[in-house]
Amino acid sequence: MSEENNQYTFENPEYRKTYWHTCSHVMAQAVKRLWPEVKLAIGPSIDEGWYYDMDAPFAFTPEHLAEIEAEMRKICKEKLKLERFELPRAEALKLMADKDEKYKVELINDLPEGETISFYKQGEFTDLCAGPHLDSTGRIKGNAMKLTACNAAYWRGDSSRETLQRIYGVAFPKKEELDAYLERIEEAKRRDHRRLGKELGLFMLRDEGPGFPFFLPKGMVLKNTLLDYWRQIHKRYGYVEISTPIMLNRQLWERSGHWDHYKNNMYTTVIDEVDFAVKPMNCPGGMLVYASEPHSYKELPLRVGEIGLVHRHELSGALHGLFRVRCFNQDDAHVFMTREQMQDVIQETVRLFDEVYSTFGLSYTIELSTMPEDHIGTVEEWEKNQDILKAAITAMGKDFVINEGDGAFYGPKLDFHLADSLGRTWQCGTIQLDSQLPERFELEYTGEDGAKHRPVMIHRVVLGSIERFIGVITEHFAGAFPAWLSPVQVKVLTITDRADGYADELAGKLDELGFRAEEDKRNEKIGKKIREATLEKIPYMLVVGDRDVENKTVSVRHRSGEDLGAMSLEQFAALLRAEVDAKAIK
RNA sequence: GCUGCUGUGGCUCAGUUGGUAGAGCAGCUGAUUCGUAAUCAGCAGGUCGCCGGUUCAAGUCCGGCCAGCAGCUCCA
Repeated sequence: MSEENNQYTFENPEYRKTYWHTCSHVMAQAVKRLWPEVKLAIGPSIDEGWYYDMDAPFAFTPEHLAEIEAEMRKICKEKLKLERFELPRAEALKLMADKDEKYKVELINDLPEGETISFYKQGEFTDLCAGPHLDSTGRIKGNAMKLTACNAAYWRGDSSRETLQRIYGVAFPKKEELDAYLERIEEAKRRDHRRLGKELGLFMLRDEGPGFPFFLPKGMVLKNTLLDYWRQIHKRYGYVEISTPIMLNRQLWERSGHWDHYKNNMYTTVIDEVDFAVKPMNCPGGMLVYASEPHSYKELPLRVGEIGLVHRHELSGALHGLFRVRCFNQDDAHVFMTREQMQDVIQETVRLFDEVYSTFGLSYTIELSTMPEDHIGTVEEWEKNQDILKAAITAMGKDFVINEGDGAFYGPKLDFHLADSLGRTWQCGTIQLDSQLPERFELEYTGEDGAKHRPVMIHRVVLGSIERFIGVITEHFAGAFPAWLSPVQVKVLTITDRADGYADELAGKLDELGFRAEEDKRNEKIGKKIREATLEKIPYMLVVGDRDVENKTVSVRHRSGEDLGAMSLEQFAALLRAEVDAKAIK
């Protein structure tokens, strides 16, 4: 490989993967040199770097990682050639069995008959691997490489099998790129919504209710503002809103299929000797509402929204701030329609999603999840529905990737993965096509022909979970919410107590104008008040002193540090009004 | 749930080889009235996650439980 040829740069994703994959071999070699008793499992490259799963008789610590890194640098300096060779199955098995690599033996045994079995050898180290690889360990820049973490992982991702240790690493062609990467990780930590949520007084979590978040006054303003927006846009798209009970009896859940397919995640109780379950999803309640009265084809598509409070028993280890909780609000909706309307409804829904996501400056990618092993309905039905989803988004010129076997048990779905300002992705929105529940609940509408027909439906959420979405935008905006969303939009800061009366007057007027304003009349220096309001990430500070009282002005400062100078309250209010109405991000 | 780690006043953290707890910020009180990122002083605040064990003595050692963190698995 020649360095001059630019196919060998990190710009080329194939080369990047090859580079990281070779790094994983170097890491495995280093570990085997240090602790020959460690057994190797698999070590692929990933989106950012690589990992290697290993079975060691002791737990790796950060100190071990430093030792491994040092050994890896030596291996890079040794400039070992990587040589590929192939073996027939029996010899391949013998080679790995002789080295007592039981996981490799299992891998070889699972390779389909006739598959080429290849190995890569560098110095004393040989690993089962399909490749490709760099030609020499000397290609790897030792000082631009870092082992970032060691953690547990199941052998073959199966929780019933051995727990292995996974060591993660990342490497770049230049030290500066590694530093930039590490800086990005630090920035993500600074933006962690758990930390910001506490600092900004948005929400809290307590031992008394693991996974059940408490919303604090400021978080509640944020949540309600978000919901106001949601209601407004859904009204425009022709939705009506309902609310269904959070607890319903067992019979209903058996009918919907949840009792059989989702029971592990449901909280159940007994009331008057009857089993009840707290709803993990809103659909069955929505079915009852639809079925409560006769419908005409003229009503379809019927768009029924519900901000539904659902509870799901998630594994304790899966809980994570607001991203993964046991109790959350879904901005749910069920759209009932005729088969002919399916494609239009899906496209209309995607347009609604586009509008919402762009409001927050979030881009997205779409995944199409297909039939899972545990499902209801026929394969034909599934395929037909999957094709409709595909056709709808393809016609809109949107790309998607297929997520095989990841659909809901009742139907295929389109998942919307949002990318935040740091490029991390979060699954929020989803559109799930369902012809099973209408069947199970025997939903009907009267057609033009006067006969009864079965409608089909979609389940869809835009924000996903209000809680998760708040977590996502908290990190996306680093806590500095756009003015329209900020729990506090303006803070009036007095310079001396001579401005107290004027400040009250200003705060009162702002309140009358419908803005969320606070005052800081403490006997503190203006520098301190500005510092604190800035840390609270309040969009606008109105500094008022003798001069402003005299001239009937406010001295406006933005949280970014920008000084907008003195102006009348009316001028400021017009400026803020425009920013709020435009839902501007600044 | 699994593997590893962590758990000290509201917050962020110190607490050496076990000898009965400290700092900064926040809070309260007082002084200061000072125009764009921290004014000064004083006061108060903790049965060191919970339960049990070892010991003359445990925040510090051991065990169990609870919660959190990093992953795995799962998912909105």
